[in-house]
Amino acid sequence: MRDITLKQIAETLGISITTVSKALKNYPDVSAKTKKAVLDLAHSLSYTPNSFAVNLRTKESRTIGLIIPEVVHHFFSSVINGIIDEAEKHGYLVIILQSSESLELEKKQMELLMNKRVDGIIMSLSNESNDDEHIREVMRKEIPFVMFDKISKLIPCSKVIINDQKAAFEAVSHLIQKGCKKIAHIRGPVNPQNAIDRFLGYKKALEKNNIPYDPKLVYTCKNVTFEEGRLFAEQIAAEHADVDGVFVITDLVAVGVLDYFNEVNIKVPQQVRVIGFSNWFMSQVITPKLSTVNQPSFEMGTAAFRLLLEEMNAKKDMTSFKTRTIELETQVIARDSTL
Amino acid sequence: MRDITLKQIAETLGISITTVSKALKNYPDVSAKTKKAVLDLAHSLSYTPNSFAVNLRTKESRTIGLIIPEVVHHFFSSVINGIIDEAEKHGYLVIILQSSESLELEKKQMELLMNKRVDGIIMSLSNESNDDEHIREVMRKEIPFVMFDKISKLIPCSKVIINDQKAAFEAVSHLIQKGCKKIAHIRGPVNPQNAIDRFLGYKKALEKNNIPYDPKLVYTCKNVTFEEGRLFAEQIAAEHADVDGVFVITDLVAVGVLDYFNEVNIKVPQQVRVIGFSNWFMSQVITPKLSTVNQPSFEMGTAAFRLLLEEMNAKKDMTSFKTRTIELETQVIARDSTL
DNA sequence: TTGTAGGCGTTATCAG
DNA sequence: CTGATAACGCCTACAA
Repeated sequence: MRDITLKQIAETLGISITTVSKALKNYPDVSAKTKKAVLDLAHSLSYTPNSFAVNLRTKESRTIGLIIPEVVHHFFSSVINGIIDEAEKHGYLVIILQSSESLELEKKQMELLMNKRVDGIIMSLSNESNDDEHIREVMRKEIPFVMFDKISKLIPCSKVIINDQKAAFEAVSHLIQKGCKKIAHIRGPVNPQNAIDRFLGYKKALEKNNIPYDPKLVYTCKNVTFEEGRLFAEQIAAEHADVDGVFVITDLVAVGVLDYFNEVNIKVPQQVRVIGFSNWFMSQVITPKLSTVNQPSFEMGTAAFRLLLEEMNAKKDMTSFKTRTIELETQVIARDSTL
Repeated sequence: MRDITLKQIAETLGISITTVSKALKNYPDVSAKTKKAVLDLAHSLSYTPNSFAVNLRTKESRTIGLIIPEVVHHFFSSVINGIIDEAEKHGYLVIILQSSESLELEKKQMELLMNKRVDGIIMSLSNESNDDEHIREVMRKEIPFVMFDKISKLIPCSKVIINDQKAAFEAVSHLIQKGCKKIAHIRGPVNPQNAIDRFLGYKKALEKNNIPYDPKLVYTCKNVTFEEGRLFAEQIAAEHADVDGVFVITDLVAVGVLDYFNEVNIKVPQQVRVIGFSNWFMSQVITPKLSTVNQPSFEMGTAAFRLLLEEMNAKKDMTSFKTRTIELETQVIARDSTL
């Protein structure tokens, strides 16, 4: 059975394609009678417009692209959830691509999406990204574009972020309030803005509380993994046994830290307090329950899509559009690891 | 700057659109000279074919749809990862939709994908799905279609599964080997085939070991959540204090069980052993580390895409295609919760 | 109120 | 080897 087309409907009804098209799109200049006939037939044949043809005519696909570092990741999958949900509400579908934290792949994925002619792109930079050229290309082509989480400050596009510096400041202040005097930081890779900002927040909190900043207490993740957490925990225990607080770039790594401390029987929070970042589900079920900073991931997704939608609509209507940055709130969540 | 088209290239070169098209597609019947000229110009203008037009002509979009119950889910996000990766290798993009375990949404999502005219669809049924009509519709339209994990035995399509009954049998046998005599089962909802099969595997293992089956020891999840795990653990402790083993439908719920047992100081594995299913990352970092059944999620994704690709290719070439079912291996992973 | 005609950009057929 | 022509299915001025 071939697909139903306007032409077939027109022929069986003995009218023109134009009229059928108009009737289906509820144009005012179709008689009630023919309109009904068309709608009835279309319905009984379960006609659906050929989206390929519609795309070609209207030059839009009602599809957006999303590029993220990893899908198997509590934070990112929650953002995906938000984006897909919001997109669907507005009649958009979402194509997802992973950069796997590689700049090269990220560029390739952008190209795939542009060739696919998606109506817009949402992305979070890979950790490797220190080069803007591929993104500037998107801007040049005037493809609606929104960044979230790991952004580039230099790109003039809409963004959805949290105040990483402030959030980190609050996390470290929390440790200090609980009595920590010597606080290590396991930070993220060198490139991402949010790793930099969290590091700065850490420094500021120390400063504010007259705790000397010691660069030796800062450990830099390369891959941001559970294993790195274990490794750095081991180093901290070996090199700085008197560290009594650790602020970790993200929960996954913090869980690695806890895992190592548990293994060698270093008591958390008695000997050392640990706080993570992002509030992964896992954090509330491990022992001890991990304190962390809550980051509204689902809302980041919905906000990112809404910003993109504004821009896509502005483009369609040829109205002007000013980029915006939405900053979402975070909260320190105190649990057993910082009691 | 408007998009480059074949027409523009043809005009600037003073040749016909046809020739340009052929040159770009490496047809044999174009002179080396013109071919070079075309390729050079196309490249310098960074021409990319308009995929909308290509779609319309070729009637394929090189896009597939994926419907899963939830994105924020360790197992499903790993499958997504496998599918996206494999699809990309073969030049396909993936649109992801969530059914949120609702039959109604699942139907809607199928329709969205069919209207979008994706080249194929991969899906895992929602827990609510007890009705096949929307899926038969896909089959009727001869849209390449593959199911994985939560499948319907009645639908004649390609499938990627594990042997849930056997895997559950092995998990429960493991508990028995470790000395459990009275084993409870927290099972999945009533509809999904895999919940049924795991339950059957549980029963068989009891039978084989001459342990009487007691339906009172079977608890049925509705939403398959952490909270349900806690709740059923509480019920088990209250109603059947002598239960010494629990086989749980999936790790997330099993973690809830452990959380409750930890809270009320019921010792795992000394008083009661617990084994989960699916090998979520979380399972290896909680206390005690959770024994479970490993399920090759990434491979399920790649296998599912490959099956779909076979079917899509067969459809294109009009060659016959016979559906296949791929069964992947599972392994019991013994950890501290069943020591 | 209805229909004609042209075009979106590409591909395929067939004639020169 | 090259090109004219006709689709693919839909939309939309513009006529009638």
